[in-house]
Amino acid sequence: MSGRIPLIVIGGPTASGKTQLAVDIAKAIGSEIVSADSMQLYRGMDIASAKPTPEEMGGIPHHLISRIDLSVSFSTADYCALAREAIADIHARGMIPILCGGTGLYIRSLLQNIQFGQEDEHTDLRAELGEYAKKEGAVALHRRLEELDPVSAARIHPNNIVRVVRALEVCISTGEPMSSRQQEAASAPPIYDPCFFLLTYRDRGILYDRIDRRVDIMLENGLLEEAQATRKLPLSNTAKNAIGHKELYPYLDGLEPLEASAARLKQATRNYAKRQLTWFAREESAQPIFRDDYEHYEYFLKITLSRIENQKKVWYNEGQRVLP
RNA sequence: AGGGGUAUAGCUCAGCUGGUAGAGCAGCGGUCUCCAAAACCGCGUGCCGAGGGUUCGAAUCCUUCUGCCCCUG
Repeated sequence: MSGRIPLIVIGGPTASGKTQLAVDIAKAIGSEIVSADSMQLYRGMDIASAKPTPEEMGGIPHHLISRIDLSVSFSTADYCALAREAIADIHARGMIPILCGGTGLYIRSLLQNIQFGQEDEHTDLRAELGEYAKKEGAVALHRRLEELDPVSAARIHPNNIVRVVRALEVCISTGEPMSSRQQEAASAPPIYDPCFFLLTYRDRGILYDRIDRRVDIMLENGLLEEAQATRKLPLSNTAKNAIGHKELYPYLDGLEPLEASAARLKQATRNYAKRQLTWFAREESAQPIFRDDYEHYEYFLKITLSRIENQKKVWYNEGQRVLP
C-alpha cells in the first residue's frame, strides 16, 4: 500500500556487524540511522553496549542512542513512541530511514504498529505480586492470573513468574485482562513498508568467536573502568539487565580472577546471541543475509546495496501507480 | 624409584553393599505484544582410560598397563 513509509531494517544477533553495515548503507543511499537497541539508549554503558564510536558513525546521524539516564526505566511502549517520531522526521526530510538493532521485540512492535497503553510501572504492585509468588509459589500466582485473565494464563508458563506478574499487573491496574488489551493493540495497520535484513552467519562458531574477541577488545578499551563507574549507581530495571557490567563485578570485588569474570561475560553474550537468533528466525518478512557467504566485506556490501536498489524500484513503482 | 589417590558426557562431578549410567554448566531446539541484553520451556550428546579375570550379570570386585595428581626420596 502507498502511504506507508519505506524503511530499511537491519536486525540480527549481537556482534554480527550490524553497525558497520547500517553506516555503510546510510552513506550509500544518503540517510540516517535509528537504533533499535534497548541498551544503547542509555548513557553510561557505551563500551558494554557496543555503541558505535564517532569514528564508526562516520558522520552519519544516529538516533535513539544515549538518550536516557541509567536510573530511568524504559519500556517497549516508550521505545515505539520515540522511534516513530525519529523515523517520521527522517522520512519528512526526504530520506529512507534505516532502523538497526538487536532488540527484536522493539523491531517487531514497531513494524506491527502495536498500540500500547500509556501507563507507568506499578513498582509496589509488582513487588507485592513477586512477594506472593515467593511465599505461595509460582503455581498459586498463576492461579490468580487464571481467574483474572484465562487467555493470558494459558499462554504463560506458570514458572515464568516475571511474565505472570506483568500480566497480573496489567489486569489489576487497568481492570481489564491483558489479553483483550493486546488484541486491541494489534488492530492498527502497519505504517511502515520495511525492507528487512537479518544479518547473520551460517557458521555459528564464527559468530561466537567474534563475540569472544569483542569482549577482549572491550576490556582493552576500558570496560572495567566503565563497570566500576556504574557499580554504585542506582540502575533501572531495564539498565540493570545489561550484559557487560554485572558480569565483571565479582572481579572488581576481588572475588575471582579477571579471566573468570571475562569468561562469564563471553558466555552470557553468546547465550544472548542464541536467543536473538531464535527470535529473528521467526520474523518472516526478514530476509537473511549471511556474512560468511562472502570473503570480502566490500562484496557483501555491494550485494546488499543492490538488493536495496531493487527494493527502491518496488517502493518507487508503487508510488507511481498511486499517482493518477 | 617407592607409597597413596584418581580416570564416567564438551567441562565439573554423582553413581551406597554388582543389575550396561545422571546432575549442573556448555551445546542444540523452542516460547515471547507492555521489564526483552529479561524471563521461561524442551532435548543427554557416553567404547564408564585400555587389556585380562571373577560372575548369570561389572562403571562398580580382582589384576596388568597407560595417563594425571599427591606424598616420600
